[in-house]
Amino acid sequence: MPELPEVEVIRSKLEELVGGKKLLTMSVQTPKLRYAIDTIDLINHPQARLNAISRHAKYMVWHFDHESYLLHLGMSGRVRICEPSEPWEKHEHIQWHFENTALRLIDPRRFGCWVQKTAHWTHKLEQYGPDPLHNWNIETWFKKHQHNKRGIYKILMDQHCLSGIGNIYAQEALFESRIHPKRTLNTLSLTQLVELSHIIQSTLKKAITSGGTTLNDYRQLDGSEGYFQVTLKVYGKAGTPCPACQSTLLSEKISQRTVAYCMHCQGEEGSG
DNA sequence: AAACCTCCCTGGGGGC
DNA sequence: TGCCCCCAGGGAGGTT
Repeated sequence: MPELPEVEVIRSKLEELVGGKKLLTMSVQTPKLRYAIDTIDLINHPQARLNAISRHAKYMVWHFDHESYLLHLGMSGRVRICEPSEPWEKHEHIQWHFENTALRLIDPRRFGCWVQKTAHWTHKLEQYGPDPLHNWNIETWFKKHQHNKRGIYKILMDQHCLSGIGNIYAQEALFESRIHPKRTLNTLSLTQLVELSHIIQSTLKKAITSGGTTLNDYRQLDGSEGYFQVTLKVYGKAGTPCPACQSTLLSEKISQRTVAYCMHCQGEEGSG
């Protein structure tokens, strides 16, 4: 399930591969994923050049000459290199045929999307919080959210508060920081928050250099798995011993998400 | 306004 | 074997 690190790994590989290349054709096999798939206007703008690919939260932004498109991988999306004439396989939805290579989007659970970056989408993305690796000033951020009554887990998961964190990295970072998922910001000291922010940043960076986390569907462009999963400490591990203190890891539903944590290491909700 | 709930979709796993 | 149900996940959009 692609979160910030997985999207970043794919983005940089894609940019290396097709950045600066012309798009010859685009084929759509499935009319709609989360939203209707937008096709690039190659009739009025033939051979549109892909100038760059950037990332905004968990979205990739493909910057063509005349317009930009957003690619979101949802929870099971991935991109693979293919031969342009290969028959479509199950769960393949889009093919981009560039001058030097062809790419396909595979997304079994169809939570992803490919849409033109209209004013509507630009506005949506502007509402998002800072990127943990780029423009996250923890003091400003704390001042802005200190009266938020929700627990820290929900805040980290809310893209309007902070961009790019999903269920895996939220749980891992809170465990490393020894903070209970339901602690509110006003019970945490600035020192604790600074430490949390550093742990989030180092966890994300480590995951990027490891090629991302592979659970079920995530693969790098060449089909190889990321290998950050070997270092996961609590995600999906409820019922097994805590790697730090050996007490049994618990799990709880927060916002309809299963969150694993250690009662002993991460303490009580609201305790300091 | 902030916080919560619902829905989209499919594969995999457990129970019967 | 096969059927059914539940679960996983992000985020838009609706409701309280």
